[in-house]
Amino acid sequence: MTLAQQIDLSAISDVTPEGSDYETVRRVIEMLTLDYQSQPSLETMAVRLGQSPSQLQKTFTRWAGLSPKAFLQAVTLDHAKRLLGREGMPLLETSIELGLSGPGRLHDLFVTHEAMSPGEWKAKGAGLTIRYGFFPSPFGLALVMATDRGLAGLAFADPGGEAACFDDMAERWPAANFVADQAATAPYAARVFDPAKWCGDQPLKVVLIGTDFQVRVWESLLEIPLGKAVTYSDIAARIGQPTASRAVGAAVGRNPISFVVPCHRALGKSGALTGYHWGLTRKRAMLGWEAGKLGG
DNA sequence: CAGTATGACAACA
DNA sequence: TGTTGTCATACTG
Repeated sequence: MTLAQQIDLSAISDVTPEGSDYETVRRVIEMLTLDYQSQPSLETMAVRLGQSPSQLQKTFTRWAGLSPKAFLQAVTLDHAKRLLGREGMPLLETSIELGLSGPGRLHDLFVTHEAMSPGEWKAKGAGLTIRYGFFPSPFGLALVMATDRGLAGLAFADPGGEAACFDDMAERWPAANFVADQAATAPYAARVFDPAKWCGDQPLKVVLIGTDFQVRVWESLLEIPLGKAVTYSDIAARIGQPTASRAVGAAVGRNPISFVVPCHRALGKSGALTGYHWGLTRKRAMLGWEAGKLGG
């Protein structure tokens, strides 16, 4: 059975305005960052997209809560360095000491997490049933995967890339049993992408499936608050292996629950956005979108 | 063993 | 100042 047969793509519509906006927004961000030197005007970009400038402005603002110009401001190197916080590595330390996290309060979502036992990980997901579904999101089509213990995977597909996206995720747990199930996964999608539903009554349960080292890195990521960022070496220090920044990068890159585990808030020491599994443009989009949600 | 979403440093323009 | 290349490093599959 092919993926297209498993998934009823026709059942997916861009029901949220933000969901249908992303493709436009993505191209704007691409233009802005590709020729950041020439700084294309709103009008120039609108022409290239075949829209009117005012229409484009409206679309972008609805999506980000920020005008394109303000958005660009929010993802500059300069701003990124501010997100990184001042001296040394206080960010990860303080967020814990303030009682913001601990086992209950992690991330901006009310997240509780559990890790798979080493045995379960070694089995490559054997005996595990993973339900999945595709949903529109502010960052394009999102693939949600969940076990009965909680959210296990979140990925993004470019238009037409649904199958590749699914494969990318599925091969992480090759022995698992995958079941298409829009109904079971929909609540996760609804919750995760609506900031109004964050910090809610019920904690969002996530299941971290990975090696010991990876899980430790992902737990560190969960402690980064909204609107903040850390460097790969910060994380390395945090898990007690200050020289393992590069290995941290590799582990961050394998994060299966993107966005929820905020891997987009890991930056290079210079503040540069160094990489993102689902595309640098999307990482930029997430950081700018969050800047908009911050009240800016 | 090879690959990596790093980081530090040197050598440029 | 900003960009580019090189190299050491630690952990994964």
